[in-house]
Amino acid sequence: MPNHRLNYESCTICNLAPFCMGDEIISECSTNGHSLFKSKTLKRREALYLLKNKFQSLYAIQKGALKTYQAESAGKELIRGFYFTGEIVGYEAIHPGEHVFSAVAIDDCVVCEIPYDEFLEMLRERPELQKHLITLMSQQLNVGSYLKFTTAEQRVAAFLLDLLNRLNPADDALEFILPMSRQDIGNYLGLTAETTSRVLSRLHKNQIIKLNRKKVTILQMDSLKHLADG
Amino acid sequence: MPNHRLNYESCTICNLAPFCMGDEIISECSTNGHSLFKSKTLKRREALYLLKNKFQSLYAIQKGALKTYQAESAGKELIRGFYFTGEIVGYEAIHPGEHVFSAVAIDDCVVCEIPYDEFLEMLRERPELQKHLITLMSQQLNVGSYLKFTTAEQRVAAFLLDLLNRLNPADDALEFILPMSRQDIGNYLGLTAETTSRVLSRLHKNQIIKLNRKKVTILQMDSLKHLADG
DNA sequence: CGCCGTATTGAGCGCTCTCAAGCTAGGTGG
DNA sequence: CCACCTAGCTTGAGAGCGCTCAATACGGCG
Repeated sequence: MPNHRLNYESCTICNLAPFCMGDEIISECSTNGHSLFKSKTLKRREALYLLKNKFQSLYAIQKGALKTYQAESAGKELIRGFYFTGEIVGYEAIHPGEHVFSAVAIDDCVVCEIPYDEFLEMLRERPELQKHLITLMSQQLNVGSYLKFTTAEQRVAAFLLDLLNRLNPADDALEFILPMSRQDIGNYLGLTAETTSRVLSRLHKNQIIKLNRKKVTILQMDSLKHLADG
Repeated sequence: MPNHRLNYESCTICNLAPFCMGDEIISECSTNGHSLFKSKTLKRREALYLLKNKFQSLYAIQKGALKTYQAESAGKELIRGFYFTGEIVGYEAIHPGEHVFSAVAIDDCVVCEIPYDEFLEMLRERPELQKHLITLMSQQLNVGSYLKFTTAEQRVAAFLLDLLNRLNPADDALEFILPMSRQDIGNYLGLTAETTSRVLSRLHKNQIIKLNRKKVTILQMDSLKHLADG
């Protein structure tokens, strides 16, 4: 059972907050110490759902990070997305009715389970929220795939810039921790782990970033943006 | 002003038909010869909307085909999607409120303009339709990018299979016309026009497809699926 | 017929992959 | 405390695929 502070802090940046936090619900949430929906904790590598599982719920991430992936032919996995605190995972399963990806924690996680039936019920009761949902889903359509870039350097540079935005949403710090492995990054960007590592090393050697294992500091923002643009 | 038959036929396969065709609206549509919304005709190469245009409407394609693209650095364009008869274009602009792609006709087209404000109004009046919309948008999230494939052959094979599905939805024919140029295919798949042409020629030489300019016939469906899987 | 846009085909280069060998940090047990 | 182990990361050398640049072929249309 998550404590009050945790819920309150994560709920304030949750993309679905307008659904939970309106009216009297916010007071309920903040007085009794748990959100409208049930929380779940996941340890690193633990699965939230698996391919072909029946779709029943969306999940809002209160803490931690997840990846979604599809199994590829040669035991490899094609990573379809990373999801961080405040973001929603599961939209893509609404249509097929079963999960088309698997989702596993890349960190210890706390997620908020939102049963889809109840969610639709809430939409019926509070139709002013449907515009918000449509907006959220439209937003999902724009999360660009980095595969559109042709060179490894472009992909990695654009990926780092995206991470900076999503991991430090309110802050203007230029430092963040890569929650995922080089292999995961490679599988997401359509590169091998070796190429990913080589590009990161080159960016470090060229003083564009500072790299210490999983800690990244952006030293030359303009150069990085320039590399991402091509 | 489009004629009765055109509207009726295209409306029956339109993904938004549940919005127009229910109740008395269907009779209105089929008696007076035009749909609930305004039709627009576009000639080949004509733009439906341009990058940064204010987002005002979704468009259902009654006839023809369009592509959406973003301008790239070196005068190249990155094609983000092709859209065919019965499909909806424009969802991705809902969130930003302005168009993030440009959309142009690759064929002579007829589209049905659906002003977004009126669309939301319809959703308010007929809330049973909102589940349908959410489903449609979820479906969009799953239209796989072919860039996830690593080799040119995989991408082209998967692209041909997708086109077969979308251009012959009800039919089991194995023949279709490529509405777009080799350059467009290449820009969509992250390849050059030369590589696209080479792969198509190789598939033809290996008797997997029959290729005559823009006409494609799939000769060995299993082999093609096998190539797409990798 | 001649023009022009599109498609095909060829030759050589460069980037990324493959395969392989160290390296580092963190954990375990003696 | 240290030796050892393991997973993840880094770095290197060679090969293959797709890109670049270029020439040629084809078709539609005035």
